[in-house]
Amino acid sequence: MTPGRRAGGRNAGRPHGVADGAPAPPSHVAARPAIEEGGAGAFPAVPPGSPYPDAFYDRDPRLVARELLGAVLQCRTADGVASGRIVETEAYLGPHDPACHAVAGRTARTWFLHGAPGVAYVYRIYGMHWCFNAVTLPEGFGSAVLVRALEPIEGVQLMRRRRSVRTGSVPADRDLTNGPGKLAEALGIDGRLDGVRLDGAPNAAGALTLRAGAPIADAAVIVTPRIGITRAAEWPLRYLVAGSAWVSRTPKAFPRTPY
DNA sequence: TCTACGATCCTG
DNA sequence: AGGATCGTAGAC
Repeated sequence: MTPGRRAGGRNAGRPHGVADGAPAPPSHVAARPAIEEGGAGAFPAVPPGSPYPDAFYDRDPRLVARELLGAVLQCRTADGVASGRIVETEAYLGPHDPACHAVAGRTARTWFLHGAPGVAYVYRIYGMHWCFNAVTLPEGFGSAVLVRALEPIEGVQLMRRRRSVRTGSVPADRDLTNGPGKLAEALGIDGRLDGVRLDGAPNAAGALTLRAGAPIADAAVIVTPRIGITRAAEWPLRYLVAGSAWVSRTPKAFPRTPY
């Protein structure tokens, strides 16, 4: 971080592209939407093993992020099949969320972030890693859920092979998928899968399927701030399965709150 | 055109 | 704690 350089500028505290005079983003959001924000009522249960219907994703990304805990993400490519149970997610709320890529408007890069719900938004970060998101809310509104960690299920050998390419040695199993760049690499997710549907419909590079798993009780969900961001850094929008050995590291200073 | 900066990972 | 590594967006 570069607090010294950021602190004094005219647009200090604002995302790029948000001009002086624009409405300030809310100083705080809750980990789940209020009733008047659409937080009331449960989504009809999806049978474990079934892909989610599009309507599941056409909701507040906080709800989708929390409910995707326990879901199983599977990727099929020419190299094989790999999958894992989701144990960590983050919600990116939309153009009013300073940490969300939607702040820059709809561009070539963020095209599918702003697209229909139930589709993958896969973007490159730091010039070298890919991150996988499930797009939420309707066409034209840029919001999504970042998947940050998985418990490996299928294709562990394939994951070890893919992940060892970078370093030359096979990482411990817990290091295969405990971070957004790691799980993308382990599953074989890259930019060729940007925009693919999450119900298993394939494109030329492969297919992604997101299926319901055993539900995770509210009491087993922990909330913290999001990792690695500098704007809206305190918003409690990271969701973890309590006690899972497969989540990424939480910084010591981060508050952990119950869902 | 030029430049700054990441929703990260790995090694020391 | 610092380097790798490059596409994107905004500034000029």
